[in-house]
Amino acid sequence: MRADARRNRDRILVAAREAFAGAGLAVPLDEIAARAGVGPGTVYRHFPTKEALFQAVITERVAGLVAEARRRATDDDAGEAFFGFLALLGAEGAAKRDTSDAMTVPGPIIAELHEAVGVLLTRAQDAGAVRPRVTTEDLFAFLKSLLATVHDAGDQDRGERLLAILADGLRATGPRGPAAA
Amino acid sequence: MRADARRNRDRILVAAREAFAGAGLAVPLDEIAARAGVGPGTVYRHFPTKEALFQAVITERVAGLVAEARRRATDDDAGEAFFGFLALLGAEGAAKRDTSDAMTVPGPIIAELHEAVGVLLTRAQDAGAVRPRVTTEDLFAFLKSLLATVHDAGDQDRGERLLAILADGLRATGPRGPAAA
DNA sequence: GACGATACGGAACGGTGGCCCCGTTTAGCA
DNA sequence: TGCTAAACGGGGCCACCGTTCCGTATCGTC
Repeated sequence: MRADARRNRDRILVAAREAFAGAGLAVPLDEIAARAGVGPGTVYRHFPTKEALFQAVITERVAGLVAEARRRATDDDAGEAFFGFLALLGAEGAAKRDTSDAMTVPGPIIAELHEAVGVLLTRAQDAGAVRPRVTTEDLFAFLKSLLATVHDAGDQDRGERLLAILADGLRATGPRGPAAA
Repeated sequence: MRADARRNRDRILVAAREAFAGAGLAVPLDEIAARAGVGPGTVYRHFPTKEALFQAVITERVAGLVAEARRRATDDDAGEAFFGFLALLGAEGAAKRDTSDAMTVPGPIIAELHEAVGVLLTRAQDAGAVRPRVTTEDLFAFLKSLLATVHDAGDQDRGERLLAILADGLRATGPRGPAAA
């Protein structure tokens, strides 16, 4: 690969990371190109579609989350492992707008994330720390909404409040009240 | 007003109700026109913008919700009044895609809804049924996303589970566990 | 039945955004 | 330094959508 090609590819990835983080998947490809100082044609030389570029960007980032989730899969406290990871996801989502978009796009890395989080969720449920009858898909659907809201609010306090609602809602094991088993 | 004009206006409103309910604000105006059996120009003869048409559609529907919220404002059980209304909103959102879009568009009827729900929320908080430090804006910002998710899932069970998580999360008054005051 | 005002409808406009083409530039090698 | 393949880049195509324009049809009245 020619040196200038590699340089431009790297620039495009850096620009895409920033642009997606700021505005999510909705950012126009031309803006990414402009930010990278190249033409749109050059972007398409390196990535066949906008979707492929997005995959490339989130793959490297989500890989770290997957690793962390797997690490926690053997923690003694299954509840803490799950909720700690949830907090991590929340922080990620508050900082980067594309986290929300990433939650539900199809692709290998997201499949891995779903699977790894599924393990944490199941363990937490078996330990009685999370309500039963909630699936991994439920969780990610909820997260997609939550993370988009959290980021768009731009208000850190609101983000923390919403995450607390989700966490406590997941903890609740009965329909209501402190009397549950 | 000429008879044909009135007839078309009614047809447009009916078509818009159905189209917005099915696909939300994103539905193309041309499709609404086609569904009503008129041209796009005719739609614009009756409503200055797509936004105005949307307002007309949601105003009649949200007015019912506002009335219901106000009715509940004097219920003895402030918690039940609030959560019952939340369930109502959830059902509405699951059935009609535009409920989500309506939550945050500017306009008089939505301002009324915010205010009426704000009363329910405050009363429920004062009664200790809902965690403090949650604002009406928090609630609606989040509902906008969540209702869209609930509708798009198309799965009634999932929708109920997601709403249950939200409701229980709002109920929780302490950081964790059944030991809270 | 004819006429004027009103309403109709669809073609056309302007803007946006993903994606491609191709004339031009440049890297890398001999 | 000269040459060729690779890469560049931005103008342009296409599809979509909100909105407008205007020639035509229709209503309702005289």
